Amino acid sequence: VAQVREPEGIGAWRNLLRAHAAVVGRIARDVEARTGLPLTWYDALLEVNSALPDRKLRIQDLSERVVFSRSRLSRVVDEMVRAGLVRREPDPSDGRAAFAVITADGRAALRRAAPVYLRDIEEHFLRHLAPDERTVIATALGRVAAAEGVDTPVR
Amino acid sequence: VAQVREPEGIGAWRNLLRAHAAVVGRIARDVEARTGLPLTWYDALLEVNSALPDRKLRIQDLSERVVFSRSRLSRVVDEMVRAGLVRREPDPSDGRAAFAVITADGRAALRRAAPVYLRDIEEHFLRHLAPDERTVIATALGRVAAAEGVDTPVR
DNA sequence: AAAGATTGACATCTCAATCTTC
DNA sequence: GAAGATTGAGATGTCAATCTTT
Repeated sequence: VAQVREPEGIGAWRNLLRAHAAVVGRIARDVEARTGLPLTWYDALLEVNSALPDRKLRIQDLSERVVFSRSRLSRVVDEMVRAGLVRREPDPSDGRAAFAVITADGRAALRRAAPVYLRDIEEHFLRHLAPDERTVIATALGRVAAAEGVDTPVR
Repeated sequence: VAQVREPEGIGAWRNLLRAHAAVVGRIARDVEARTGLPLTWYDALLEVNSALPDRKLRIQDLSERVVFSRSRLSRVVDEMVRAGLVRREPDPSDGRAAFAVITADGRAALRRAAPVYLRDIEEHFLRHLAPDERTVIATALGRVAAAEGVDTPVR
């Protein structure tokens, strides 16, 4: 039908989808199998943990940094609370808002999982990329993510 | 925890996830709203349509080209059969295998949807990329997808 | 009435089990 | 018994409605 119209650009799009499909599921399964942490938990924990100064983040802010929807985040936070990795904490300055705060157990879990995750990223993704390719991918896809962020209207 | 260990490579990984999350859902919703074709259907139809010589593909082969699991594909083919976009056809040379064959309606649906999809890709993705960035992303992520294909063992 | 967060209802997707044919 | 395909059961994800506070 129309595969021939923009071969080069479409290849970039197509291989973004293919690489994502090939790598993400595999890494997620491996990290969870070896550490007990689903990748969604890891992702959220990492953001909460790196929030300064006191390693807590409003759910709202967290949902902008994480790759799934706010309603999903609500449930993921529930699960992590049940597992003892974070606490919920009310925002004294705004009764509507809530913080997620990482616990000592949460930090320990993150410390255990980080090397596994980093090794998987290296082994299943970075290994195939030359240094300059890593740079291009980081900056170019970062630009895309910034421009097409969750709240950009469809126009 | 360990965010500082490999800043450049991790940025490539992180922004792959972020760009994917920011763009794919949006394009999928837009294409479906404007054409009635879910992106999964489009993807599968496109592969079946470009299979030579007679625009049919074994389910097995199709599942290797498409970005979701074989069991999901089984259901997607069901849905498309019900919608009249493909037919199932037994493989005369192997009683276990089945082909998906595109119908005239299927080709028409693809023709209608293609310009919408291509425009969305251009507008929400390619627009942010310089020509040389497109090339690097296409070749580098293509290499990743090929190397980490669905059947590569976890080792 | 708008913003932050959660919940109910549903869609999408995968794993493991199953059925059939090789 | 292994390969191709489908199915059952359940995990994961989203949208729209709701509740509370602003």
